[in-house]
Amino acid sequence: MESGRIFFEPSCHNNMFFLGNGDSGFRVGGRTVINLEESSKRRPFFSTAAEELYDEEYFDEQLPEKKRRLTPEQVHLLEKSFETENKLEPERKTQLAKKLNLQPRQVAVWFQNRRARWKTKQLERDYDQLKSSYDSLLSNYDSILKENDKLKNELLSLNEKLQPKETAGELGQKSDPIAAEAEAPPCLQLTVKVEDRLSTGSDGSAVVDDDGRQLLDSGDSYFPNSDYPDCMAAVDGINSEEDDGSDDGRSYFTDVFAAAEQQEPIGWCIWS
DNA sequence: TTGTGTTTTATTGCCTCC
DNA sequence: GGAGGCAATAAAACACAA
Repeated sequence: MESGRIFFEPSCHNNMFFLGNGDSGFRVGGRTVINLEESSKRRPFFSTAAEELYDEEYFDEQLPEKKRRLTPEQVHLLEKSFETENKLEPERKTQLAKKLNLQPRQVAVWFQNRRARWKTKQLERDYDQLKSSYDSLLSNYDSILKENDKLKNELLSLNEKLQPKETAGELGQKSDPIAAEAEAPPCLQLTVKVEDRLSTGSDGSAVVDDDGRQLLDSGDSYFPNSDYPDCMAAVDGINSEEDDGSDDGRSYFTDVFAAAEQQEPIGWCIWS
């Protein structure tokens, strides 16, 4: 640390100070330390015409800065920049800061917060999409189950007609859903298992992968690929876009079910 | 006007990568 | 070890109903 200068460490928001035009603040152990000489003569990050007089007054008195919002123009430009690339390399940060008359640190913070907002929205969308896919699969499964029951009953009555004196008890046993389930061919058992897995959420809750790494940058799904190998195909038309249209179309969860739904049913079959 | 909920800006501490 | 990323959080600014 340079000697002969007073440094401020803004430990709370009541003691906010301005950074210089460059990155005059620096971080020590995760904290930003700011040169007072620089901070005391800085203009506000921005000010509206209405605020101008107020700004002048309290700047002269070097009152602690208040938090203020970026102008719509600044936000617009930042959004556009975020749209092209949601990570901010140092050069672009400096350029943007100059262009917007902001501190590089502010630009960096804005991108950071913007990424966080994007991620939140993305998770919401992914959840909605998973839920609707699950609901759709579930109703599909239910209707197939009903259809299966209906066909079984049909078969039963046909058998009875063919062999009126044959032991109705034997066939009756088979119409027992639990017994039938146990005797179900592997193809149907598999479908039951699939649904079970999806509904427990123990495997599918992987919002974060095993080592807790963020997957924002890679565009990978948080869904464990090994668990759902058939469900990981990229699906066109997933709207990963945030309301403002600044998204890059990547999803935290690949649309697990959309792909599955497009495939042939997993060996649906009727047995007697 | 005021209470309350939401959004935005910024800080802090920890973690990973080089 | 420094730089930069993220999660968690604080607090100001804003929106809005009562």
